[in-house]
Amino acid sequence: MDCSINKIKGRWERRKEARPQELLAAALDLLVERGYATTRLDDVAAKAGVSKGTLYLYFANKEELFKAVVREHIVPAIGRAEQTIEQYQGSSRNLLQEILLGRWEQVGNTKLSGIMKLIVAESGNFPEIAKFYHDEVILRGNALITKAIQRGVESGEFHQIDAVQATQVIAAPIIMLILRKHSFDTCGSEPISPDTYLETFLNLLFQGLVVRPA
Amino acid sequence: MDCSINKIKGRWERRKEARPQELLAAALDLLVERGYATTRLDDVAAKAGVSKGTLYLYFANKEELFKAVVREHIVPAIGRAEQTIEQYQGSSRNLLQEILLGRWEQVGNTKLSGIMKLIVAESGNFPEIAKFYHDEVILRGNALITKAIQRGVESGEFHQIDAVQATQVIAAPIIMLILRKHSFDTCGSEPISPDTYLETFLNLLFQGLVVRPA
Amino acid sequence: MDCSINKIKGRWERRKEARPQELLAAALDLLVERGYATTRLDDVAAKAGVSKGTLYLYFANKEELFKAVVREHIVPAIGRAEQTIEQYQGSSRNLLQEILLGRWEQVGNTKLSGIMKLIVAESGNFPEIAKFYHDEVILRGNALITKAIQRGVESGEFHQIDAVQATQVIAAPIIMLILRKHSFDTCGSEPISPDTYLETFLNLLFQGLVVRPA
Amino acid sequence: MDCSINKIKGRWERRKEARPQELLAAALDLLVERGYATTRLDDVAAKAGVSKGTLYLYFANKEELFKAVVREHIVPAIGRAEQTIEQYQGSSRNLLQEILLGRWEQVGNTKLSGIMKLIVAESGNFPEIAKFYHDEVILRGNALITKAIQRGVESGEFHQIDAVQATQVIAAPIIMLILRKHSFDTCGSEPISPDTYLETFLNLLFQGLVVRPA
DNA sequence: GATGAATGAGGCTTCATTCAT
DNA sequence: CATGAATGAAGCCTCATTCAT
Repeated sequence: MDCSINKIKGRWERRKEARPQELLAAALDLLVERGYATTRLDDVAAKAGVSKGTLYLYFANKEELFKAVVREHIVPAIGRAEQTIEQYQGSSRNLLQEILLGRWEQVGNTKLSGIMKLIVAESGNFPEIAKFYHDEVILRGNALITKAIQRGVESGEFHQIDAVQATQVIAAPIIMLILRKHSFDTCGSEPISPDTYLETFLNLLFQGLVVRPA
Repeated sequence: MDCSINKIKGRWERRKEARPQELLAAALDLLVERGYATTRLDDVAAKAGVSKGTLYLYFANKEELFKAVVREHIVPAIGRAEQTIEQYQGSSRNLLQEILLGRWEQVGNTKLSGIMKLIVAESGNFPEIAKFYHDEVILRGNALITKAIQRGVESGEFHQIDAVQATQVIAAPIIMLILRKHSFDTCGSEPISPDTYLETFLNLLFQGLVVRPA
Repeated sequence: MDCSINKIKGRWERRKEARPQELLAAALDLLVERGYATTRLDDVAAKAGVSKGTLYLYFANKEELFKAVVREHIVPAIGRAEQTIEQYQGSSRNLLQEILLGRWEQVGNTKLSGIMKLIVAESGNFPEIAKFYHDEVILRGNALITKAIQRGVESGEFHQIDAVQATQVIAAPIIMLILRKHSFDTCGSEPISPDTYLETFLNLLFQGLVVRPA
Repeated sequence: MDCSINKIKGRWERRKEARPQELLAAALDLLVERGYATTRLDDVAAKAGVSKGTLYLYFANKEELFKAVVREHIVPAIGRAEQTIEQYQGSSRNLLQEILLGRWEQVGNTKLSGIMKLIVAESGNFPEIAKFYHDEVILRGNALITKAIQRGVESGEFHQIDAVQATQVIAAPIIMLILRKHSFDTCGSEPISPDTYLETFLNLLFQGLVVRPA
């Protein structure tokens, strides 16, 4: 609205409040698309509509910008779904299904999915960031799944199974679905339908592949 | 055999023939560890024990080296297991299990696992490579899984299920296990045991989570 | 006097009038400590308690600020002692001693000592400033010494000697004492006592080193 | 000679041996003339006849280049004159004169004089370098002077005087003569004659200013 | 007057690539 | 074939300077 007015008026607009968010958004897009090393700060600034120097008013350097991007998108994701499980009344199967589909919606369909690819790609160069992500997102997210499984095991609804180990396995198809978006889907391979994929996944998860298990 | 020839010519001659392989091996290690952009050709050459100039005698530039590394490790992986399925006599469950465990052994435990991480990380910058990998490794690998599923479905051993969709889901835990090695395992998170993971995975896969599926 | 006026206007008004002085004082400190190029205008403004923009209300640019700092501290130093010599009644030895000790007190112990270091350091980049300092401070200061020497030579108190040449030599230990403060004293070397140094200097100056000069 | 041939032949000449010295020489000139911050590495490289990148083959960064310049010129200066004093047979006056004139010739007339100005100018930014210079050049140089004075005092040739304190004073005129070359002499003030200056200095030093000291 | 967000030229540094030896 | 010195484009970062508020 008045953005246009501001832009007409002078060389730049004063937007101290909005700047960091704009820069982080621009940075996220480019980082996910090109990776850390290939993303030039010039381009980030340009995409955010500011000059190179402006970036340094808000972020000390490239690494800090990167970390800020990750943090910015991780923090709000934490604890968003943690209370669901506590009050859930239905079957464990439905609870687990809820959690898994929720994760796809809260991660896979948001910018956070891009963070995930970033982390995988740059874990070698930014181990602290990877650890932070692992602890705050992966572990806490997995804990939800583990609890739901345990609930089902205890109620006799699920097979006796090591809930922690099962969590790793069960989380994998969701994570892969997320990663696909930023790797193979973008480069020629025909994209798969998340809905069909998720349906197949849940079917397999609950009933297994074999008709009459030995 | 040509050992004798080599011995006559001396160790320098033997090395000469091995140069490209040594360079590719050095490059793979560094690329996996640091990523494409962060890997310096100086270091590759040094690790291979040659000068930087020598590298250019075998590879036109950094990109070609990268592609060669990927191709070098992809090509032999292709077709290694493709005949297994044709002649298999046992149950479809055992066949599928064979294929999945085989994939872990042929990919996850080898250098090829590093390639996978590379592809994910650099898919944005090298779409052709990613596509190549997708088509030649993922798709062909998945085709094996699909065939095994279909075999089981047709024989009535498995539930009626879309084999192609199921393949995506079933392949995911294996791929994630592979990716973990190069992302979270390396940076503080306690590594998981592949054996236990795979056992849990196969249990879940075949019998599902729910005791009496609805 | 104008204190009352200031009080009516409030402390902000008082500060407003003092701004340039505060900026110059801040600039002097930082320039002496860090040198011209290393001193950032941000820091000068911050140290003076104003914004960077304010600095430009009083000084056209960094170079002008630098020149103002130098001028500000040079001008009052000029002519401060020039009348001493005219009316002096005592011996030439005492007069010269007075002048030399006075120079140390008026220069060495004040901020002006920092200017000297600045000039030496930046003479290559600001020749006009160096020349200005040389002409207005060094030359005029030396003229006093020269006159005192000449007075002593004419009165027979001092040896026949070229007073101009002698001035250069005699001024040197004082200048070195000043420069030390900002170079070696600040970095690990144990600082010397100015008083002892000056006493030794005057002893040597007047009686020389040799017991019975040839 | 074959330099010209080399330059005609190709883009560059291979001079691994000579490069560092050429770069150090170029750097010294520019550093003395412009100071540390104002000296651009581009210019150093250009002055040495190489490209910017070549500089980094020999010096890790600007600071290391600076330190190398200083070290390169300090080390050979150390100990050059230290044996003179041991074997000297003549009068202490002549010995001291020898040392002082020798210092002018070994420092003032060489590139080392530029180093001295650099140290003074950059002592604040490179305290370690300043300390190194102080310890290895100033202190050791002064020790020679102190010994000579002590020799004269003990032999009754010189007045009873604190030799260490006297050293500081006596060294000052020589150092100032050296510093002048790079500050006031270069910027408009008429240069003084070192010979006349030194003669006046020695006269004053030995016989003092006063005809009949009190 | 005062502010401080924004700018952008310029310097340091890296590293893929070249080529005389 | 092999070398490694040399190159130079390109990216990160700093900071003097500007100007809308």
